[in-house]
Amino acid sequence: MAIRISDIAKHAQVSTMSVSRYLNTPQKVAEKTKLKIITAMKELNYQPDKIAKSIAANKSFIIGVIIPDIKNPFFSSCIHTIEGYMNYLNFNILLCNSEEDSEKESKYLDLLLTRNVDGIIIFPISVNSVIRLKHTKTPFVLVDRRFADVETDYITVDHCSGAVAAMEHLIKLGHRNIAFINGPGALFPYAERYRGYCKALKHHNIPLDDALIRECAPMQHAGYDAALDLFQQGDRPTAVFLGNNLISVGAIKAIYDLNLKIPGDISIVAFDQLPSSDIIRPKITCISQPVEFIATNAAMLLIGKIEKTGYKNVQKVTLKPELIHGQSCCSPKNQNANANIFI
Amino acid sequence: MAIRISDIAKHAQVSTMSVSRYLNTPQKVAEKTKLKIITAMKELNYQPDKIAKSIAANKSFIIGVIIPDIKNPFFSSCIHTIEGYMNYLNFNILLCNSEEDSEKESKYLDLLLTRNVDGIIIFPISVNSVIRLKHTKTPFVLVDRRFADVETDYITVDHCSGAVAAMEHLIKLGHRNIAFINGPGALFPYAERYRGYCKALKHHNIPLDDALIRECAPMQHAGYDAALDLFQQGDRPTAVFLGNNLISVGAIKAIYDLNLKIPGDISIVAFDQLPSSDIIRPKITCISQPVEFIATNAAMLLIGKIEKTGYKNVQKVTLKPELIHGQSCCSPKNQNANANIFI
DNA sequence: TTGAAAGCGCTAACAT
DNA sequence: ATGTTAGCGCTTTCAA
Repeated sequence: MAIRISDIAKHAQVSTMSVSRYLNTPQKVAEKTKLKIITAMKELNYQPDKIAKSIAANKSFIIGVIIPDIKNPFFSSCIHTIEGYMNYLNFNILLCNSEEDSEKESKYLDLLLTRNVDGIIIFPISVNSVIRLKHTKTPFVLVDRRFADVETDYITVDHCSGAVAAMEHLIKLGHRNIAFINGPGALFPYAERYRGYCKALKHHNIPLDDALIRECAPMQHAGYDAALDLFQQGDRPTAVFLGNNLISVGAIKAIYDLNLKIPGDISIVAFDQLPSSDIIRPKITCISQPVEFIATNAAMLLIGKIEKTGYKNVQKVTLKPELIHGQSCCSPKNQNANANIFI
Repeated sequence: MAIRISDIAKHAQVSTMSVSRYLNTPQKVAEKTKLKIITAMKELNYQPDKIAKSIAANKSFIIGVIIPDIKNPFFSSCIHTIEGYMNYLNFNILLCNSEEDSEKESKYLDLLLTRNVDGIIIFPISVNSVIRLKHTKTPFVLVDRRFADVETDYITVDHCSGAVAAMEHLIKLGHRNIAFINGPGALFPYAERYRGYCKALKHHNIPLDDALIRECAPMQHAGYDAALDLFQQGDRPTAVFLGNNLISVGAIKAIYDLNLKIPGDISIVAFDQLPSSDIIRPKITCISQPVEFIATNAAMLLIGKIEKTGYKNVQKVTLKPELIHGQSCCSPKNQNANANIFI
């Protein structure tokens, strides 16, 4: 076994408590004692055991972060920001990739709770997880998603108004035949984006046409398949709203594979910035979420709850996403013209 | 406090040891006792405390993973694969983002060691970290990087031969004026890629020209700045080899901003697949690393060492990366022709 | 098959 | 300012 504080204590001829005190509240230890301890530590090359400390102090300095897909740049950016913040405060991150799978989420939740993590940041999949969390004393914050019927702290984006903005943009250009490839409607963000899609259509008296809507896993290959299916229909829509970044990449690939032009044959607006967005031509018009802001706030909120220095009340933060103009949209009339030019 | 095994024991009228045994080696507990324990656990809703178990059993079921940049899709893919593998075996991942900063790496290493993690997967920055690790009893595996003078298990890609392949491709097309925007030469992968760059030039008797080489942080903005600087020189190279995926995105953006065409004005080969590579036009010719394979093997190797079921000997794995042909290269003669067409 | 006692490395609470 | 004692929740060891 490794060196323990009792070894240091013996070596320095003080009590273990003095050593422990030196480690935690050095100002409460006399200089003379301190010196003896420091020397002993150096001589024995002491390394504290955080696990033992966790159990004794009932604090682990570990934060659990449950995210749906670490390969998705939106989430990996979030975790990057959270990591930076937490590292600064000497908290560590236990990484939990739920893959949008509520069973895996549930399993990870068990795990985090039995590990006595100090807090949990969760991009939740199922309400049940959140309800379970509410029954524990572990502080937690929901990110990106929330549930109307459960009162919790959360920080999300207004996915619905983002979708409305996307649709308004297309409708103003003259599109009425607008397809939508969305992520799983069972998940909050996609349900909200769907709501926004419908809302915008309704506002402009455009009938909702189920044939124009596809729902698929929020992954590139799924977006590809959905787009392929959608655009091979006889009556091709003039525009499409894409439900997330990875779906967008897949759908755009499908559009290219079908030899269609953007925006020549089809206008697109994506939810989320695309990976490598700076070098994708045409530049894709998108709804951009304030990633840094979301993640930083989530981290701050959680720490506030852990340290009990934050607001006492439940904090609910909803941010507005932003439409970023690219060159992936034009009016349906120009489309035909353009298309002819390119043929 | 939560329910402990002693509570279960009392409730079930058995000893704590029986409960502990049931939890760990149920086959050593009589059916009758087992039943009593199960009932008590259900009634009291028992949740084991993994931390207490860690300290008593001296095993944490936590793996530390130290990676340089979680926002880089190469690394986030690695961690995704590692997570999947470890999750399956009920190991958890403590996420450490070193940001290619050896101090942060060192700090994280301290932390992992004091937390008694069961093993460490590290994409190392400094030799010192590795030497320190060797002095501990914690099993570890190096990934992506290795150090010639320290004997350890590792799994890497032959960055040098990858660079040679990239250069050979350009040279065969007729390029002799090939620039190189590399990551920090102090890091193993970039040092090796540089070695490959030089080796290929030498092999074809092309003199090494420092004016064609830039070294920058392995980030998009740095690649952008380097490329802007490089291509604004009077005597523009006909081709450029880009040291990693993020540098590539930055450099390509710079090329576009300078109104240059790929491959019309400049041919490029990138190390690593680019994010969204499927929809980037022209398709970028690149050196692709077998990410899944690297990460899976790293995880397997580590688990083998932890469980002591793996090979006793030090395992050294070096994989060959692969050239993937795109449309980002052409011969320098055609370049001028093409350039004219586009002008 | 079961249990009692001791201990993992540390800290909280209470002395002195 | 320092030390003593007890205990965090679990497992290991040894005995029954």
